[in-house]
Amino acid sequence: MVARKLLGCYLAHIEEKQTTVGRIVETEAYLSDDPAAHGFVGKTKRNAVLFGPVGHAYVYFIYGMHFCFNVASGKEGSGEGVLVRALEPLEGIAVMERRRGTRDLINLCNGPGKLAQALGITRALDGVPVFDDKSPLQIWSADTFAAASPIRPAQIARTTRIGVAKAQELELRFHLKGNRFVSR
DNA sequence: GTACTGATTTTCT
DNA sequence: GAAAATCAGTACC
Repeated sequence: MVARKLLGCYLAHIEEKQTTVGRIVETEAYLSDDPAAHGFVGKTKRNAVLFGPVGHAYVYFIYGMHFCFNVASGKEGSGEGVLVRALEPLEGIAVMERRRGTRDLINLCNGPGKLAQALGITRALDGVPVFDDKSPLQIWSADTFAAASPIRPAQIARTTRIGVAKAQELELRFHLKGNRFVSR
């Protein structure tokens, strides 16, 4: 499951002068047969990226003020994605503090809208390949850093999703157990 | 500490 | 025209 694999990976937004990096500590999966998934209703202009190849960023605007960041996780044409809900800030923290308007480390990235704001993610980054080292937005595999911060299956907790109107009691949310940086 | 409400705009019906 | 995968602020224990 891609949602689980992404836990512990590193998300980086690379810009000219300010690069921001965080570790992914919380994700949610949205599968093709799930009414809550954006891809469920079929391909539209907004969610076209979800129907593309794996590893492309899907960024969308919600509630008039927030962005959410996803990664296409299914095969081409499947419309599946993984929502990244929370990060642990690692680099460019001063930049994040400025963008978020707070100095509280825990409040920088502990929510979908917050992490997008902290990393400066907007629709301009919609559709970029995150596994391409020339991309402005990248995800680095946790395996590369495994020695430094091992993540064992036991550390991964599974719960129901959060804030989804078309609620289904499916346990498709994953986060690192006991990590202070998850949204709750 | 928890609970409720308003903000604000893109997207689809 | 209504809904939406949210957040921050206010009110009240």
